Amino acid sequence: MSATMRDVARLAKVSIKTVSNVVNDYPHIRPETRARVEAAIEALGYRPNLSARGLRSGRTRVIGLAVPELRQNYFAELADSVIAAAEERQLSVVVGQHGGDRERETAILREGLRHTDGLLFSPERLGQEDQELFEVDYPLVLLGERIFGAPADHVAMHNTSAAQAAVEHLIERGRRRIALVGAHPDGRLGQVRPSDLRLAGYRRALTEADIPLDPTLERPVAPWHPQNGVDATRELIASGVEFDAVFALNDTLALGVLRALAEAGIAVPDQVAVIGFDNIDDGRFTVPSLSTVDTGRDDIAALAVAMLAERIENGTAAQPARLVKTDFRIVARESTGTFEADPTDVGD
Amino acid sequence: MSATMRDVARLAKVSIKTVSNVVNDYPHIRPETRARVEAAIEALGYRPNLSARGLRSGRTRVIGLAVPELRQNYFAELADSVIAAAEERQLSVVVGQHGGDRERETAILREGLRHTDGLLFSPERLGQEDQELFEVDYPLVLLGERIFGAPADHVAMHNTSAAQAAVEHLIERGRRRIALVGAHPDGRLGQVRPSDLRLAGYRRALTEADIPLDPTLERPVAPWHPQNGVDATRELIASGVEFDAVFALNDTLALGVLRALAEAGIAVPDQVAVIGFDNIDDGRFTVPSLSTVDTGRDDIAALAVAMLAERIENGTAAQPARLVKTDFRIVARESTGTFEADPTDVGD
DNA sequence: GCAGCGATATACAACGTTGTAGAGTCGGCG
DNA sequence: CGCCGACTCTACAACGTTGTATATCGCTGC
Repeated sequence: MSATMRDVARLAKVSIKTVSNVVNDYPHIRPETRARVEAAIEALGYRPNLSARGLRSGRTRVIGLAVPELRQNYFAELADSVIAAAEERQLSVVVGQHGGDRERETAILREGLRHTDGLLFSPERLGQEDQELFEVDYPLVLLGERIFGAPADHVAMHNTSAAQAAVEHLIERGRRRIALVGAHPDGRLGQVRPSDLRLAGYRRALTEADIPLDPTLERPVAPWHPQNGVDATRELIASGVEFDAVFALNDTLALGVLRALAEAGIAVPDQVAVIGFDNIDDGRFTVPSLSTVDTGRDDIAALAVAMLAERIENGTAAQPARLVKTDFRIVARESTGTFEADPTDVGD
Repeated sequence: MSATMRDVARLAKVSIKTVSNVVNDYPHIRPETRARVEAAIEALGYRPNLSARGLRSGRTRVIGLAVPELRQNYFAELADSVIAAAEERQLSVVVGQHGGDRERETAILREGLRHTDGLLFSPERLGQEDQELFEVDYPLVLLGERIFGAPADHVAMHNTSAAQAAVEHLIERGRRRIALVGAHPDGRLGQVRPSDLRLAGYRRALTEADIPLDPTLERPVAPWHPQNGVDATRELIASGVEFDAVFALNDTLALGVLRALAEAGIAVPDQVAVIGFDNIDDGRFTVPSLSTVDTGRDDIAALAVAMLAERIENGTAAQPARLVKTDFRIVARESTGTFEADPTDVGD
């Protein structure tokens, strides 16, 4: 069907290898020969067969990205950044979704994503107790979460201290009865899922401020969908427990929290302040705009792609597993009582 | 490094081809032989090399999806659906972003996405006048937009009638001064970009209701980002022109419209009704929730994957280019004055 | 004048898989 | 009893590319 090097070679009256050399910018080719080959390539519309190249070289130049779901804004934005970072290195990205399903997470880890040289994996249900699943024989970089002992590189965020900073931001604004929306149920001791780490940061902030912990303020939500944020907030309100702030464990949940508070006629931030986590784009446009924690998503993507590319290049065993944590910063917007200084833009 | 069929064959004491037959479920194999091969596969952790298989078969079982940007919710949700639909057919999806950049759109079309058997392409800048670019030699399905004369399958939406229905929805609710946010500038006659088609629907609805067109109500915005929706709405308000409704050409813009109206203290829907287009998930959780048009995104994804798979199977020339348009429906929410009936859920 | 080198080009093999052709065995049927 | 077909398995070639080895030429330096 489409032209091969053989066809090009025939037309240009050179050997197949010479065509290959032209395509790969091998230096020692006479300009005239090169021109003839290039003309033939152009004439035939030749494009290299990447399966053959992949077979020969053992590399496909495709990487995998596995996330829970693209429809969660955070992951869409993460994928956006990953694809952009990969493109700079001439890598393609196959995207897979596991939907936070243990089976599917496990299956993806076991098989890798098909056709790829390595995998960027953002776990949801899998955690510390699944350590051995992460011992795979291909290059793997874990995103967002840390699995202790797993022999894979990690690009993590400062879940705990960033969460702590978010809650401190609320405390600084005089809030004392701070609800948390998004704890994961079925937690076991020593868990390190993002929800557990952020919960730990929440508790640490309160403890250090001498505010007593109140279990009725910690609302479990899974999965982190806005509707579940709505439901949890409605329950919180209905429970009659007093609160003057909500820390939503991610922005997606926070959208639901804002919605439920509005429905109940509770003013934000006057009666209840709200802060989220992740800094998704949409948070700039809610009413009120959403304070949040920026966890360095673009940096995570760029670093992760760089680490993966390096592992692919140098082999999995070249050096021990590395851990990078990106910087975070509080993004103060209207939902915690901070108003924008710049009237020409809603944003951070 | 990793085991090949040769290794498996050696261990199981059979020929390479027999291993291949086992892997591919060839029926005539003695149960005992099959068991021995499967044991060897298990023992060696053998997994087929897809580059080799792709080279041999001429198929990679990977398809490409090219969208403007994943961070636009609509495209993230579309990609989500496409990946899910592809997975049912055991296809992987490479995602590329062109950012609405003409050069990059053109480059993707010319090259296809690397390693793929076919491409799902969602154009933004390219349109009718670029018809010849869509004459490619690989299976191609265009999403959302129709390029007349291009020899490619299309899965389009009823842009014009859906937009007309959205505006009629506003008219039915007594609105007469309906602003439009999101027209694309530099329009030429006969353009069929989504923005042009939706604009046409808007005008048709007004004309049929004997409402005069007013150019000052048609606000250009490009690209369709929420911030640009904010800006356009601020300008609309500042211009002093009277309006009692806004039709945003997509939901992403509508988020910005809602935000700008809230900033200006304009009540939605009491003073100004707002309707969007696309039915992204987030629209259920805005305050007020966003009325919109559901354009059958899941159907688009499923149909497009099916059509592409069929083209890959049967060849590009098997039948002439097909055009499918998905059904649409108005989703009435609070922003046009419709309140939810079901108190347990925010949504449609 | 020739060894040696760089420039240029080629032939061949190999990457791991699967389609084709065919060999061998066995049971059943005429 | 002999043949046919179904079953089971194998050898070989080919998919398109690139690494390695090699051939040829012209030039440089001694």
